[in-house]
Amino acid sequence: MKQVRRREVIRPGTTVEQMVRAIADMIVTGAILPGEKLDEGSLAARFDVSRTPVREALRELGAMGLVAREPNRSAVVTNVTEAYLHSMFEAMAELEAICARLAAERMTVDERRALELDHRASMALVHQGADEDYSAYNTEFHTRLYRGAHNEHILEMVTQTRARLAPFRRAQFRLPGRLTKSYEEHGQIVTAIMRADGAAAGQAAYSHVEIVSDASAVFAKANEK
Amino acid sequence: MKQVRRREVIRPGTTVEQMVRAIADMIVTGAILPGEKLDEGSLAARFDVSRTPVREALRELGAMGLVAREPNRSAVVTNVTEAYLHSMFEAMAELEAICARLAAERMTVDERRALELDHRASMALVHQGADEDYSAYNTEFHTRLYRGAHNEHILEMVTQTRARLAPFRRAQFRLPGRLTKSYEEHGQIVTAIMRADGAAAGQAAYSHVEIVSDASAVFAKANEK
DNA sequence: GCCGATCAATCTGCATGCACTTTTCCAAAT
DNA sequence: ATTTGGAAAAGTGCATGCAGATTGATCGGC
Repeated sequence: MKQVRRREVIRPGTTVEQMVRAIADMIVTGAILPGEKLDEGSLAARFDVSRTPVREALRELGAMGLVAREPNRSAVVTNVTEAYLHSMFEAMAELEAICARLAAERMTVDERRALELDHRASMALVHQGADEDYSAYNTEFHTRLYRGAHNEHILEMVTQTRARLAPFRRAQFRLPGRLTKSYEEHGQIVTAIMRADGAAAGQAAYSHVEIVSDASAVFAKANEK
Repeated sequence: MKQVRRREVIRPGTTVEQMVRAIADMIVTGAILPGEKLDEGSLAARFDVSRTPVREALRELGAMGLVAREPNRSAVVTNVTEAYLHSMFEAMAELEAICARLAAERMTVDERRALELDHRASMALVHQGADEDYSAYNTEFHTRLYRGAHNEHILEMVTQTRARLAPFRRAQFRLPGRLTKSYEEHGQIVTAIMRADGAAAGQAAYSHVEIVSDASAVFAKANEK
């Protein structure tokens, strides 16, 4: 083929970046399941590029921990062991606790206000039982916490860990009563943050994640081969 | 050129892996300084490979945070801002605290014994003022802590953070009195761990890193352009 | 019928080359 | 002397092709 510029739209970023986003998205949303193979040729064909950028994208996804790569084998969507999954949830709880604690100490007035307002607004979603919407709100809530800690490196770590956990807790809000519990737990975190009580915020955040962890264990099992 | 197998030794791993290790090592040990450009062609020539594996290695180093990459620009050894450096040190302190706390709660008897023995042995290095040797021991000491937490994901995060900080605290033990202080701080951590006192171990570890952070600030400045 | 060997098909690892972008450098203008 | 225009040089992004590894299928031996 004659090396034609053929990318349809001029979306931001290089080819590789776009592919990383696209593939990561498929993994995180569950369009590709843990254990599934990602062969370079098919992906290249699918995205209408050569294997070179595909390989670089896969390497990056490997570094992110979303796919596992071994020499001369196809990349495989990461299917972690139960032990490793547990270690990620524990790490997540610890990181959330740190973020909540730091957020309680450091958030600006505006950040606190926004957090509280959003939290109040989310009550409506709980009453409607709007799984999807609450899930989206939930992501935003936690992101606010992470940003509120005002520590860029911790933000990166927690973001990465969260991405790697995503495939394993997709359906968490489907569990009966989970929505209400989540809302209440958020409430405790918010209250502690408004009082600038770092210790309490940390503890509330820790147990919030711990509970999510338990709820997810079910789905982790389901994903195993 | 005729695609000859030309790698000297059959060292473990693929070409890319070897290059990642080699380049990471140069960065971490200071053979290449923050801010320095890494152009693909020169590296390819240096390692006697084509640009393809070099590019993949650089992408991986980018994911590790050791080099910064922007489209159409050469990769550059990461030269973090003071704010980001600070966030990494803070994150490091938090992670160390977590590891120390978990280690105090979870280390096996053997692990505790080994930790204490090594710590005792390190006193000799302090008395001799053996900078280099103590530095090596220090790395081992902290690695023991990280492993002792028995959490694989946290181990990964702390290892990565440590690697990224390495270029900025290379010379820390050259500061007068730092050796002795470090030894004493290690002592507090060890004592707390032997008593299985997680809270105390965490606090001791936190302030240990905090102090290292202050000591390093000097060198961080020196590395700026 | 089941197991192991062999070969074809498939896929990954890397080299090479072209297109496009950034950088450098030199000359003309101010 | 300093700035500015612009072309040459250098460098990155990606496509393509070959060599070697892996996988799967077929066939002969037990």
